Amino acid sequence: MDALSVAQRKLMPEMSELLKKRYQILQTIYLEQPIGRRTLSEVAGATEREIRKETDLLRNQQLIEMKTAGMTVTSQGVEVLEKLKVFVREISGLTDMEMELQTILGISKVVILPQDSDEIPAVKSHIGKEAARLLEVLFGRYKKIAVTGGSTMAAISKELSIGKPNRALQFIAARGGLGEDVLHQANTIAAAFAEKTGGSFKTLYLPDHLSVEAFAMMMKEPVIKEMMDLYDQTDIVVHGIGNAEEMAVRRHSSLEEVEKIRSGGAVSEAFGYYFDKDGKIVYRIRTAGIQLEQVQKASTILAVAGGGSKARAILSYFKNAPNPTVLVTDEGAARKIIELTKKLEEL
Amino acid sequence: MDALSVAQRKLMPEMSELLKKRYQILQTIYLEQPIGRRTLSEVAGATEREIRKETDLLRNQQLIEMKTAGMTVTSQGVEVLEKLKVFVREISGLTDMEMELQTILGISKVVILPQDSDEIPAVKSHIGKEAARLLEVLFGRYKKIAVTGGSTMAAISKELSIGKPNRALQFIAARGGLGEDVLHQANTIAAAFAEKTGGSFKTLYLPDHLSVEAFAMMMKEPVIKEMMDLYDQTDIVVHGIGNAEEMAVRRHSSLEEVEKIRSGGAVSEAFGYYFDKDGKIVYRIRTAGIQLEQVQKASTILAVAGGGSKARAILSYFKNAPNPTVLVTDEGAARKIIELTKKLEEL
DNA sequence: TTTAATGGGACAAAAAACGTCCAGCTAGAA
DNA sequence: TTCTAGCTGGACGTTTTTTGTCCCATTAAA
Repeated sequence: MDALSVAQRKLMPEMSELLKKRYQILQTIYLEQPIGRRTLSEVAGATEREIRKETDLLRNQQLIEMKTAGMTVTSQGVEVLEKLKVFVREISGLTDMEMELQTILGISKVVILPQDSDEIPAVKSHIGKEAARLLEVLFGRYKKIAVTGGSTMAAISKELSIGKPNRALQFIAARGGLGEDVLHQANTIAAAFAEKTGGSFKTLYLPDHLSVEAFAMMMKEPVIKEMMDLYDQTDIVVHGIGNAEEMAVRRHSSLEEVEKIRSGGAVSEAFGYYFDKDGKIVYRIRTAGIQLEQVQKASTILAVAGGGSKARAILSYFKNAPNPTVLVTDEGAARKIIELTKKLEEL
Repeated sequence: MDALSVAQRKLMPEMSELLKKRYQILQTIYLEQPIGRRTLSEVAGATEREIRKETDLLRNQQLIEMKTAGMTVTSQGVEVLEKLKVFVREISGLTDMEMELQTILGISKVVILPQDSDEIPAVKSHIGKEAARLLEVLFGRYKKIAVTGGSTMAAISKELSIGKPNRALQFIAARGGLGEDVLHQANTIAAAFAEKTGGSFKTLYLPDHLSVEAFAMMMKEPVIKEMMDLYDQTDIVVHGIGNAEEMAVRRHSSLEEVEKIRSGGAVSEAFGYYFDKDGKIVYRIRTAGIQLEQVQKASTILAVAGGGSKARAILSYFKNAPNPTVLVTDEGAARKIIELTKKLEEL
């Protein structure tokens, strides 16, 4: 940050918070436009009054327009968003925090987005957008992309821009149906990615909790075998990170499974594997899907997870995560991770 | 101004005013330190409450310190003042206004300081400080400086910094006592300049309103003659600009004089000359002192005058002012001058 | 010792911000 | 076409903040 900005912040300390707030509102309008006052207040995590005050101002400044359909960002508004992007990151201390997280997690790249997606739903979209941008760059070089499920992954698919169709891209569902609701299943996500980019997709339909025998049988099926081969050729893996217990509950795991997860001290979950606080594999769901070794062979791994509640899980997963992994997360998670790490060091 | 600042101002329009206000308060404290809340509120033209609110904040930001003797600016505060100086000028539009005034007045350099000295007494000190800085640079090249009287000139003398004494400097009172109070007479000012810079000074003591005979007689006196010769060698002339009627009143001019001044449509006054709205000389006080031709021969002429009330006078004086003149003024005067000029153009 | 200035505390009055409705309108779905 | 969900803008009592204005104990200088 230049000396001018430092002096400015010194003389007007209230400016930082205000700027961040307005920026976030403007950005959210941009992302969700057209959007109304009430909807915006929910998604931006602010009261209706506050939204109203700020949007009135934004309109006076000709950064947004209000029509009967809702509010939209003007070209001037877009420009302001672009010009202030780096600055907002700096006054939030995000750039510094990214460096810190890279050291803590032992990976080469971390991208942190402002705010906490636990508190402000719109932040999830921002994370999705950022991940989408990163992916789009990679699409130039790599064509085989394995994707997992989850709401975060769904957010990415929403933010993929519909440029010129890229028929070479192949999206592979990293797992079969894992008991999650359809919208957030890997299969659905893979289809969504393919639709947005103009690529193709491969799904894996295999029920959970098969008996050992049935599982062995299925693995011999050509359809399934083909997928297993595809996993070997994967260039990019895009996946979320979940809280172990939450995932177990959401997947309606059997009592036996829950017991193993719990007794093993599982903290995090990613592509069907459960990890304890030291990053050791505690349990893995016995179902078809990408294997850890296959993930590790990929050229690029993109992990996406945000919200303070995910901090422990992220920390756990990255104890033994492959080094080329890139993490996209948010301020809430980042702060919590740093806090947890500091506490641990004190002991 | 860079794109970042433009975007920032777009998103936070209230920032500009706030920044200007705080900057001005901080600057005033710096100039008058140590100073108390009440005194500051008078000199800065703000209510006690407002001053209190802002100074509390400035203290929290460690830009000022509050002791029992009053408030003082910390080193951090000084730094902020320096770093933001140019920026404050820009957001006030002063840089643009300077260019505009240069065109309107037909001179090569104008310096405008924020605010209006009519409303805020402290602005006079700021003008004085700026003029003092400009002069100090010139002192390197030029040694013979003629100075007039007036409160503005007094403000300059107060702000001259006491560097290493410069014995070569010679300050010459441009006029004799003109009926003003002693503190603001040219003689006193010349002495003050000399004291601050370590130079010498020459005074001219000659009563006002002499009869024609007595005047002729005095002009033959060696003491007086010496001064007249000095005026011929003057390098720099520093002078204020006054409102014609005000000056006439302050100098207790005779009825006859006042009548001449009034009937002639005099608007401005400078070193004893009265000018009408077109810059024509309407009247000149018959007393010893520098002559207009001598002023015009000087290498540099520094005119200093501020406050909206001086706008007409400044405009009048500069109709025929020598081109190498530099004007130091304030925002109040500058805005009024521009306003008046625009009105004139419309007719 | 006196005096004039200082920062800090206090508090009622005024102003601004806030939460929360409702009315009227419009675009898109049915 | 009608219907409906979602939009903006207006309104208003309540709460919170800001403002104006004192006084007081303290301190540095005269």
